Amino acid sequence: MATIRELARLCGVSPATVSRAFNNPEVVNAKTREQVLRTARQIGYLPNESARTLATKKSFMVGLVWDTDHRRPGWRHPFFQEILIGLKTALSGRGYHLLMLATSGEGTDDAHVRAVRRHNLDGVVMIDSGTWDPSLRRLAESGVPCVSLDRPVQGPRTTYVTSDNVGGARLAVRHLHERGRRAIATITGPAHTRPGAERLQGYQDELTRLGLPYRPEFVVEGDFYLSGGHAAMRRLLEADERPDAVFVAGDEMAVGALRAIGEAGLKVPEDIALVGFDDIEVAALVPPGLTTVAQDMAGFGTAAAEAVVSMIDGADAPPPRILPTTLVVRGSSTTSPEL
Amino acid sequence: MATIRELARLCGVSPATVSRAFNNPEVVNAKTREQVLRTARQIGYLPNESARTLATKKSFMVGLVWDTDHRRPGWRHPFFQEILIGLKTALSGRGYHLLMLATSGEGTDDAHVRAVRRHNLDGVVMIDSGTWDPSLRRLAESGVPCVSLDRPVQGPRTTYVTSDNVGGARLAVRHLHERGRRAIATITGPAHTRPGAERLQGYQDELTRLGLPYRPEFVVEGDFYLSGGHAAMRRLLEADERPDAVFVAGDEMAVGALRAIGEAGLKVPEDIALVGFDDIEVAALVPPGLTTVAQDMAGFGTAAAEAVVSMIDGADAPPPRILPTTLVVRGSSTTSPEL
DNA sequence: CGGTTACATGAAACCGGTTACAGCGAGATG
DNA sequence: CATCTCGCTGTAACCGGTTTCATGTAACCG
Repeated sequence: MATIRELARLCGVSPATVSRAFNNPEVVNAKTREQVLRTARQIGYLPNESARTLATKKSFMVGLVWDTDHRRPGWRHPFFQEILIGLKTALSGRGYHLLMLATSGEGTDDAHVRAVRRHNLDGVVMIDSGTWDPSLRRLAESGVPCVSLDRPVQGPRTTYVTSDNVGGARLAVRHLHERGRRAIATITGPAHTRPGAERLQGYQDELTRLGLPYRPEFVVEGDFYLSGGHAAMRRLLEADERPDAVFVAGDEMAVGALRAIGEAGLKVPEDIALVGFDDIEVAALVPPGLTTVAQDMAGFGTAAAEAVVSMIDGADAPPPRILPTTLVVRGSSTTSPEL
Repeated sequence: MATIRELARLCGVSPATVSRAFNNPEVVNAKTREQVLRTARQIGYLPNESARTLATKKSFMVGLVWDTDHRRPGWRHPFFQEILIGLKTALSGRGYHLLMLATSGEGTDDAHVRAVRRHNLDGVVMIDSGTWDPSLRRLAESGVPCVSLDRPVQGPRTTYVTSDNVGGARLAVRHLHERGRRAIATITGPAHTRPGAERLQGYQDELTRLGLPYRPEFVVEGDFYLSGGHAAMRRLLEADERPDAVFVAGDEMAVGALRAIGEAGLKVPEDIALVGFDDIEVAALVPPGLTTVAQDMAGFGTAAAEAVVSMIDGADAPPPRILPTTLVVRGSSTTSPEL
């Protein structure tokens, strides 16, 4: 394994000059520089990152805290995969690697902080599966640049990225209204979750704007899962007045709702129109195609990468990024189902 | 940031003794050891991994080569997420971190080999999205312990993990036969892909074992996507004799097939029974529930972690692991559809 | 022509660990 | 009592880079 001293010897210069030829090319004589780079290529010299990190305290690695505890559902969401890819791609493009940190549960609580210090991580991204345990707080307070996804935390070196849940919900309701629906119900996520609360908020906001009445009996809480959506839809169908449209705050619940409607002998979208949220793979596959609010999943990764890198470069924590959501229209809200 | 020399000074011993107290506890006097560990805890001493890696040439990091080139479909498969989680969990459990390497496309070809050398990676896992480019070959030949997923490569320090595709296909066909189906067709994956070829092989094998004739007109090639499954199913329906069951080599294609059958005014499973492959999320969600062959996705990660760690520990490359597949029975192959 | 300046380079310390080797005291042995 | 072991610890070199500071040289100026 070629070292910098060896390369220096071959070129008849000192290690310092070789180092400069790579990191500070402009301060070294053009001829020398060329020779160093050429020789380096010839002998296949590669700087040792551990040595470099040791000397500079910069590792060009960003940690990913992703609690994949299997007892805690949520991490399975297709969502995460897209975010992960986006994040990795965006970070690579900026010269950073992504180090997946061991999950909590292992050992004591602040394993994250320890990992960051041990490995000289330059920053951290947290994909949040719902809990905000103290170890994450300590991490955010430890001073490393920190970006959280979907969790509104802020600090001198901490910011977050999230989707415009309120706006997305409003899009959905507006769309149903435009299609002539007036009795618009909603199946929400759990009230204590942030997306759940925000999507309900958007539903209410848009109802108000449209001058439609807010009816408590048209709001049923689900759990983001298929079974919860199924149960919630049944409750809606048992009510005195049947809604002619439902905004479902998650696609999986929407599939459950779809099934409940079918079991009741009703048809989507003729009897009841449906709009979901998330645009997961199933949405396109389940007949008649689920109209849904899509999040910019790749955008999450990019935005997170940008934020963390800018803080690493010394900037203050940038303001939170709220990513726009878009409506994807499919068969469940239109009269002519497509393939 | 506390260093080892500082800690040594506080304890009135030499840095060497402190180092030993951590890495070779049995050679240092019990009293001294206790004191060192206690003081370390008090002042929050953490060894610097870069320095340690520099000295020992062991990083306790495993690289993940995962080609997430967006032009190349396949990486989106839910499959990967489960594998990734399994891998990460299994590696953490063994004290290794997972470093996601920048994808190819960036810079010249052997970015991977370079990354491995620069970062002193102890091993590499390759999640393969279909291509086997020369850079991966060079990586495998470079001497680092290497485990490939779903790609049969072997060498002194290289092995692989894959699913029993043949056996899974046989399970599917046998199941259809047990349900009384005799005219069993298949929609295959692309012939040039390994899973595609193996699943077709299994189909043929089991047909032979059951004494059923092999009919070329009952074999149609798909592309692993919904549209390909849809088109393939239509071709099967146009044939002279209609099959009463189809083994579809991928769940997405199966959903396409399901749709084509519906459009033809036929019913699943009454007219045609269907068995898919992969057990992706949709399989459970799409009515009437897709019977399918499940792969042990978490097992992939665990097996890969075991293999790479054993090689890191000095063992020869273990033999390839072929993970068993299991049949998940749902409505598409039974007469009474479940919820 | 002496003195300043800019440029290019080298010597050496340093980052924070590990480890080969040597040394030392205490108890065991001849 | 001299010597040998054994258990424990310290010294110092080393891993492979970076960076401060000093130095030498050539160009520039009055």
